[in-house]
Amino acid sequence: MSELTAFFSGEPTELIASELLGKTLRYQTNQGVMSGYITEAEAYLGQNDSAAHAFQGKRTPSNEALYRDPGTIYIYSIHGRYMFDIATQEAGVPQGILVRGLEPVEGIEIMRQNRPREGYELTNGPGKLMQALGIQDKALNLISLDEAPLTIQLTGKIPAKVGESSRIGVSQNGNGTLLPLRYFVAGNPYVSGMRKREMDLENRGWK
DNA sequence: CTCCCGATTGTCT
DNA sequence: GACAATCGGGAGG
Repeated sequence: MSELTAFFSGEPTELIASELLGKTLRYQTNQGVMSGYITEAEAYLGQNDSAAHAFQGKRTPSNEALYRDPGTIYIYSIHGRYMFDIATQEAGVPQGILVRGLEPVEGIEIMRQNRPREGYELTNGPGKLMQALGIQDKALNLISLDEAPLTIQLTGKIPAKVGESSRIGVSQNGNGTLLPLRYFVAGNPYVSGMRKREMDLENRGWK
């Protein structure tokens, strides 16, 4: 079992989601390398979670990746934007984590070409970070992070404080939808909806 | 092939 | 903080 496979299984998905904060997302393209620290993530807990795509065991060609091995990339689109998820837990257990924020480290100029916005507007949202990376299709869907040009390195930063909240865009009436399954680096500007006065512009929420 | 709609974003108040 | 735009894709016939 690879290091990533082990990381994305073996403990509850919500714990994995919080531990994902500060890890490095890295994407190798023919434009160059882009990377950044994950600042925000949400856990989706499969068949018992009414907000999850696999609620009640729903399984279709589009959400197939959730049922695959831990570390499988799950890309889907909504509102005409692309989202990046990672399957967690052993094959057959359709849980996953949605990556919602990224603090750019390498390849910022490439990102700005893909998405011409200034500062934290570049990657402070799930659709925004995908646009910045230049991922506008599902070519990487169903591929393992171990084999894709898009991968995660288990090195990076440690959050000084992890914030929690209910998940964004999830209607608040259903099984599990009230749970605080969204995790973010408190004070980091590259977190969706972070208010200006709550931003820690000096350390950006890292230790 | 049609009908439907959302794990969003940006813009305006 | 509210709301409309928008669009691809997915589910089902």
